[in-house]
Amino acid sequence: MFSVSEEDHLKAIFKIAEKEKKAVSTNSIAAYMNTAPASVTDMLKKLADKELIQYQKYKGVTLSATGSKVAIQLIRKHRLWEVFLVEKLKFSWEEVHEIAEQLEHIQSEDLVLRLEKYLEFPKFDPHGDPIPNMDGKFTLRSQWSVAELLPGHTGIILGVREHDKSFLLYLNDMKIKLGTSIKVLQKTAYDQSLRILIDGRFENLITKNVAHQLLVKKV
Amino acid sequence: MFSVSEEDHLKAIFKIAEKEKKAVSTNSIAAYMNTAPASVTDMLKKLADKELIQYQKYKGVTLSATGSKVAIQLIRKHRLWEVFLVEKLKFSWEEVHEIAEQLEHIQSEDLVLRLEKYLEFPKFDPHGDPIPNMDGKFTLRSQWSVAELLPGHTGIILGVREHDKSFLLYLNDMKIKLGTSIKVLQKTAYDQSLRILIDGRFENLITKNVAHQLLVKKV
DNA sequence: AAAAATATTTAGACAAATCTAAAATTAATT
DNA sequence: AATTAATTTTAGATTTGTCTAAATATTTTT
Ligand SMILES: [Mn+2]
Ligand SMILES: [Mn+2]
Ligand SMILES: [Mn+2]
Ligand SMILES: [Mn+2]
Repeated sequence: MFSVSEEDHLKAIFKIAEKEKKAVSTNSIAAYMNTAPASVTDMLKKLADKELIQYQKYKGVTLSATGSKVAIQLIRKHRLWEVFLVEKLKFSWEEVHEIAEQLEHIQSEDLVLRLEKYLEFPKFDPHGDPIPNMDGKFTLRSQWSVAELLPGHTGIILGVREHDKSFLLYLNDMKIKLGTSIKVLQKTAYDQSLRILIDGRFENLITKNVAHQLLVKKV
Repeated sequence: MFSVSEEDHLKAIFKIAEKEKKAVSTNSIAAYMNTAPASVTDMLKKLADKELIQYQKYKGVTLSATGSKVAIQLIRKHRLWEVFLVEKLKFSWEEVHEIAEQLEHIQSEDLVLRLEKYLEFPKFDPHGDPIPNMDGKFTLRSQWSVAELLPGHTGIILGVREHDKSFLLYLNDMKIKLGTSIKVLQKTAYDQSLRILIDGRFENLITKNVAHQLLVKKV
């Protein structure tokens, strides 16, 4: 139906639009995709012709209903494959993104449905990101970042905002993974770094930024 | 490393060479791949430049050691994914080829190894074709076609030569699958069609050609 | 061994996806 | 409101993989 590049562009637009409510700029897409802005412009014209986006020269783009659907289905496939790689093939959470980046483009409706069933309809991926259902609906849940927890309070890790491999490896070193409990012992007034207790066993110091990337449910 | 098209051409050459011992012709590749002979010639030049094949104009091609390795690894991945699709996702054997045709191109050495382990090192795919191991070695076993069985003798289905979807659906209708027992009741002298007994329960008439496609071990 | 048929390659074209450099537009700063 | 800076688009190329039509080589038939 759509090429790998078309799908990847739609996904990029969707993900950028998720964070900033306004129309998505050419440069932001180029930065996200690691390509030249001129290449993005070419692709935007094509996507606009196919009515997957609304596009006005110099004004940025927004996804059409169809474009949004394609992007969400791609994200759905990506996250289901990540669950497969971690749950079944025992990959670690920092290893799966690149492989899922390829697997998400495999074309077969039936495959996605059977995979989802086989995985017992997971609602979140190995990074804690919600997996849209067949109709594109995401499961919502209330979550806070560790930066928002008050000293003395505890949270259980639900997910991470940052997906960078080096960040995930850093968390591995600290024995932080999904389900880990994090108790905030102390916040430094100066730079908001935090002393935390990990699973009631290991104490560690993390920066404000790291705390911001860690998503928890309060307990 | 290599493009999807390069990989598919190498696989085509390997499969054609398997049947006929001589150098593989441009036209046979074009027929196998459903492309124009001129397109094949272009690709052959590229594969020869990369030293994946030996190629002399008008004389056909043979795979180099490297080319052969790439082809075999592709076949390995294809067949492992087919096992996954049938064993884990419960696809039927006639549904998996097209999907595996895509999955075989996913790039990750680790993925193949983990998949193979997860599937518990299968030696044959859902059509009874051998799965090469990491080093490219195929498991051999003695097998006969049903056409070679004498009346009164019985075989257990090990695989099929023909992979066409309509052929596999025809076998489904006759309740023939891997492991099914086939007893030859009678051979017609005129056209060598056979009356067979399937799993000791169903009698059916099959043509000489169909019998030739069915591979069994003698019991 | 010619002639005819078949197979293969070359020539020239095209679509997709990318790039760099230059031009045009929009946004920010003085 | 000018000027400057930043963003975006256009123009023109390049690579990859494909095609058709014509030319060439090989094989088969007479
Ligand atoms: Mn992708
Ligand atoms: Mn993820
Ligand atoms: Mn393929
Ligand atoms: Mn198979």
